[in-house]
Amino acid sequence: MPAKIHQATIPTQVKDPGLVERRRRQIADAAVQLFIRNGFHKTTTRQIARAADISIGSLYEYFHCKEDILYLVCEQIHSEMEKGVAQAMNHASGGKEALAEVIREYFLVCHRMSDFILMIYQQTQSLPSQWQRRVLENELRITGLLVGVLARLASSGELPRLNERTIEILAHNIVVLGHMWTFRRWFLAKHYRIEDYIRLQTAAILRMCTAGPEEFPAPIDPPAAGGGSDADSPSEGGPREVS
Amino acid sequence: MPAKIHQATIPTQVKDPGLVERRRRQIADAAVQLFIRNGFHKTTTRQIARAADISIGSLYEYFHCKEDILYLVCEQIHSEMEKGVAQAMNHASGGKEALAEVIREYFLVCHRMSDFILMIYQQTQSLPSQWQRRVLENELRITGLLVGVLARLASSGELPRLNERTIEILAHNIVVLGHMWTFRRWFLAKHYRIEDYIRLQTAAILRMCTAGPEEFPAPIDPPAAGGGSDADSPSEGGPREVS
DNA sequence: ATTATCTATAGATCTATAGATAATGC
DNA sequence: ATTATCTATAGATCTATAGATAATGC
Repeated sequence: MPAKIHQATIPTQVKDPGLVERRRRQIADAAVQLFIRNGFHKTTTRQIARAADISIGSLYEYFHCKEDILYLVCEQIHSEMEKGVAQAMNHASGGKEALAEVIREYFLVCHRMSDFILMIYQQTQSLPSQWQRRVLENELRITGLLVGVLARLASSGELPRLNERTIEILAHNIVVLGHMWTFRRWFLAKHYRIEDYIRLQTAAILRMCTAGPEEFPAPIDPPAAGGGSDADSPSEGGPREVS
Repeated sequence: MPAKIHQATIPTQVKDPGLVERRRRQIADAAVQLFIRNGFHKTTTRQIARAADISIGSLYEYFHCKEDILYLVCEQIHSEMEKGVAQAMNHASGGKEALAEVIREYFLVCHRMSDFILMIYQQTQSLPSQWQRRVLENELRITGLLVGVLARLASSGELPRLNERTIEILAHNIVVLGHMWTFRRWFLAKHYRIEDYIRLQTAAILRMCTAGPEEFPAPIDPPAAGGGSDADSPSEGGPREVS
């Protein structure tokens, strides 16, 4: 529960932890709707308080500043996303269609969370940079789940042998093509139903992951990046620091 | 020159059109840097005026309001993008490698315009909705260039026969995977050089567009939508309006 | 005279807190 | 007595404009 863990890190004047969690959720639930509709900056703390049905004074007992609210909102969204994606991976019943099913379930999560995902794209930049980093880590963790799926399928032979960097990029691609439904929705939803979108994208992604073996030349990469292994874990040959 | 066309639509008190264009560019150039660094809402009109080296009073002779500045900035970015993408398509020397070259050139444009593209993703929502729509149209126009490329290659036999909806989705995918370099740069640039990224993504995209023929089942779609071919072209069974 | 630019500020917010009040538990 | 909540507002902005000044062209 990353959201819970973080709860502790936002300071509060209120002693009762259960109350703190309840009120914070109440506030966050009200805030996220306003952020989605009007954006973070055009939403005032008073509006949030009113929508959450508490006074502005009380609000500030539970959050130190407006940005704290946005951060908790982001944490809750990512927590929900991660739950959904993890479930998607269980639903997938293995076998030849495993990847197709994972994609389908993942895209349905994106569809369901559409407004929230879009909000994260738009508002993350309004967070203090320290929290921006945490939100991005969440994003990466979710991508990691997809990396896991692809790696498993590749090693079990249900996908061609893919080198690690290819797997990583493909996972990012799948994640982002799911997000695309949220941030190009103004166009896509006019012309496609979600089921159409999933069908077309599943076909495209499967091709992207499963073309004939000659399409995946032996790993050209590992130029063994000479020693330094930092927290950033260049766990393979390839990764390279760029300022 | 969409930017120029629009120039006319932003009202101004100043008579000399040449001066208007010069000053507006001067202001927009200063503003975009601030928007990239601090976001639209955290940037004040005074900061913009100072950075553009004019007084706050003068600034408001050239723009009716702060949002106008953001809009002009967006127009200029998209105009530059479109120019770059159009060039990318000329560079591509036809033949078997044509698509790979287009992708490469397009991705290099994304790399060069990285900060600007990201800014559009983050700040479009701050525009009045009428101008939001125009920015999204620009986005669609650029995607349309890619649709054109794919359609040409598919009909000339350099790509398999793809039905229209598949082409459309593939074009969106290419556009968005270029953008991905900008909005996941915080991760990607730590582990990949742009050349690595282009190489991996080109391979993935080519697979996505060119898998064996059995991967593109005969157009399930064309239930011959009774002649009518509109701009929105629900040319097949599927598309459907969603509020 | 007309056009462009500047300074100074009105007017309208908005965040965050101080200090008063109500509710709870001993 | 302690904890939670509220009202009222200090203090700090920020956008956009009014009215004064400088520059330009006839």
